[in-house]
Amino acid sequence: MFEYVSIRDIARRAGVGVSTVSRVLNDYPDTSQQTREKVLRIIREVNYRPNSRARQLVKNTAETICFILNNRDVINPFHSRVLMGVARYARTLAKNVIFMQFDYPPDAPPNRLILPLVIWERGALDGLVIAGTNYPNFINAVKALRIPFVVFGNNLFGDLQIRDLHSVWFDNEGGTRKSTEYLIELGHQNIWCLVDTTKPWYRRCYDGYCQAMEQHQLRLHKLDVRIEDSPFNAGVEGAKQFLHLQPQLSAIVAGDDEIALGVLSGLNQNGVRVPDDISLVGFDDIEGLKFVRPLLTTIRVDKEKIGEELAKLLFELLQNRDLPPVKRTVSTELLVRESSARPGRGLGSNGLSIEVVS
Amino acid sequence: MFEYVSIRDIARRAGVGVSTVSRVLNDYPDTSQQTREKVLRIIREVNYRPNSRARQLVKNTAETICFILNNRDVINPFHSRVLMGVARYARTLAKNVIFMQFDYPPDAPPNRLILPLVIWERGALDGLVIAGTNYPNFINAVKALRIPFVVFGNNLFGDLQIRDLHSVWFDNEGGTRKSTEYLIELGHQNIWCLVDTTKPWYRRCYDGYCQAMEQHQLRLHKLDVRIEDSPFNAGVEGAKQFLHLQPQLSAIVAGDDEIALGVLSGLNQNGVRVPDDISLVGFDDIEGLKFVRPLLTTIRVDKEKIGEELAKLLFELLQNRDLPPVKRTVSTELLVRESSARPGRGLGSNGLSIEVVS
DNA sequence: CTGAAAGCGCTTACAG
DNA sequence: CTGAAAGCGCTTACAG
Repeated sequence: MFEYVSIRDIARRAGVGVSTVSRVLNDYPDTSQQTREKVLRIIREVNYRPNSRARQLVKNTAETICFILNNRDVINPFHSRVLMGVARYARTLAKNVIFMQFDYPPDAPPNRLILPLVIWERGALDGLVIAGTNYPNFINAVKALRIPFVVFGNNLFGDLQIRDLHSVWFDNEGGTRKSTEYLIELGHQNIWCLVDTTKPWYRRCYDGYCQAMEQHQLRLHKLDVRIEDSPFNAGVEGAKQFLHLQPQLSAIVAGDDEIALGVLSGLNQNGVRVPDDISLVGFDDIEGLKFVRPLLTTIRVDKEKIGEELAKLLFELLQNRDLPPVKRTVSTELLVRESSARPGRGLGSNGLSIEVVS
Repeated sequence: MFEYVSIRDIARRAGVGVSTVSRVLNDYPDTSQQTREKVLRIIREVNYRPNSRARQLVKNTAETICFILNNRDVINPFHSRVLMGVARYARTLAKNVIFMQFDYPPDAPPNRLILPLVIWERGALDGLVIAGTNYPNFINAVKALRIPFVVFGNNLFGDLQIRDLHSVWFDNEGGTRKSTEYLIELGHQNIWCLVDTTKPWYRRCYDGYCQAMEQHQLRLHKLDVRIEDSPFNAGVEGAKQFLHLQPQLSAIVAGDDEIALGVLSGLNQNGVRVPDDISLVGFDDIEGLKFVRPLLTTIRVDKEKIGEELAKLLFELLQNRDLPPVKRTVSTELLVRESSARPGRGLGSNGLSIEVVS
């Protein structure tokens, strides 16, 4: 009773040709009002739903892109929102988004990398949004497949020729420069930067920090740690080291919010108050900040915007395969909250009165 | 130079029929070793990649399911992990997962609901994992489409006939019973439950709480709030009310972790210490807990497991469309951390010495 | 073991 | 404005 109804059935019932039905379905202008209405009525009557797969086969398009999250076992809040941005933009174009998680060894040669079937086969995908943490071998393997792709740039390792890529970035360097400058304007001078310079993204952070410091002829202070699993724990450890640097040290720029929260936790545990004793700024504006007091001053990154820009760029590329490589950057915004203040406030509690000359 | 190679090209080059190539591609046993090798060699030579869309059209399968996140503007950490679970399970079966976000009004009749195209059309999907917050109208609209689906049960509104549905749940009731019993065993008697009973999931929480309390013949205490946007803020507000109930009140069972963190923050702001003055337990074991001290005692929910069970059930259903409706429940686990302790500890700080008789 | 043919459900020139 | 035919790239009986 509930059989599959095809375009042929509609044509038969309406007493017209299959092509006429197709024309009606696709809103072509060259059909008489009368046949048009008859066909539409039948379509509604039998609740006909066209088969998109057949359409896609003929038109040689998948109407689908893939969001691939590489080398992350969980989609973190940051990437979650990037995905939402991609999905939202795709939706405005009535395109689908396949979500896929994938792990690969950074050192496997591109031609040995076994890519997910959905990418390797033809027909399933029009293009690819490459997110997560990435290495050149994967990018090159995808390139060899000749499938259009865009990449989320910030978590890219290795010296890829960025000018050969379509990529979207957020401004890690500019953002950290902004937050560092803000601290300097508050009157801080002894500002430390806590990062892991083996990671390009933290390196860009550090660069931004350096730019601000150098411009004000302040001395650079870097605490360079190795972050593997938990940026938070790295922050806690870092805090211990900062303890010895007090009270000269008056402000800390952390590579991201999670590190900053670790620092905050570590400082609190040792009786150091933020922002009274030390000012602290993070980066990203992650969701979890709302759970912690003082509210962290940070650099806001519009993650959904990044997703939207990734999708937008990919669809532009699908429209025009010869689009020259572009690198787009999403700007950032300083969010002043509670973890930063003018320096010296806390020293008063030690019985010292300090004049701050700024 | 890099033209599209089809199965026909392979056949021509190998000097065999198209069906033979197909048989080789699909690893059918009935091909001679010799032709087999010849075909495989050519396939490798020209780097042939079959077109999955054509295969799907013939075999009438999409090899794809859809994870639809309803009525949530962001994929929160909980649902993120459910999605990961779905994706991981699908991957073991070489199936794709389309991610889609969708909003709909709870009160639109099912036949007026405009479903996403990918669901409404044929061919794009084999089945649907329905996640997010849901109402009967959507479920019924999907039902009318005759597309196999499974639903994440916990955030379902309205009195759907659960026994007509394929659903996966986590044990909200049992979990809260467990955490309440744990508090009782610690010696707490005046235990409050903070929930929003207009939401079925919090109601189940409250039921679990009641079961534990009644079994020990303790008096029920409910703080019933309306939670719209921010469970955290609801927790902060709730904390203010709890202040008046001290010191009789000695423990709080919150509807979920985010509420609990709000309570914690609210109590802290008012100088009430957790767990010294009040013990506090949450539910979910969300990611963000790690940022907050004391570490919250909570009920762990294996979110990826939920995702896996959803996918597993859906694929079972695709194998056997007559599978009778089942409701599967993922169990929970009590995670004792730092926010809970024996009652009365804190009273000592008021100069009182209390003997706890348990 | 193998190939020619039909067919999956559409779209698109083409001819009328 | 409309329909018959060819074709998208596969798989699958069917016949040999």
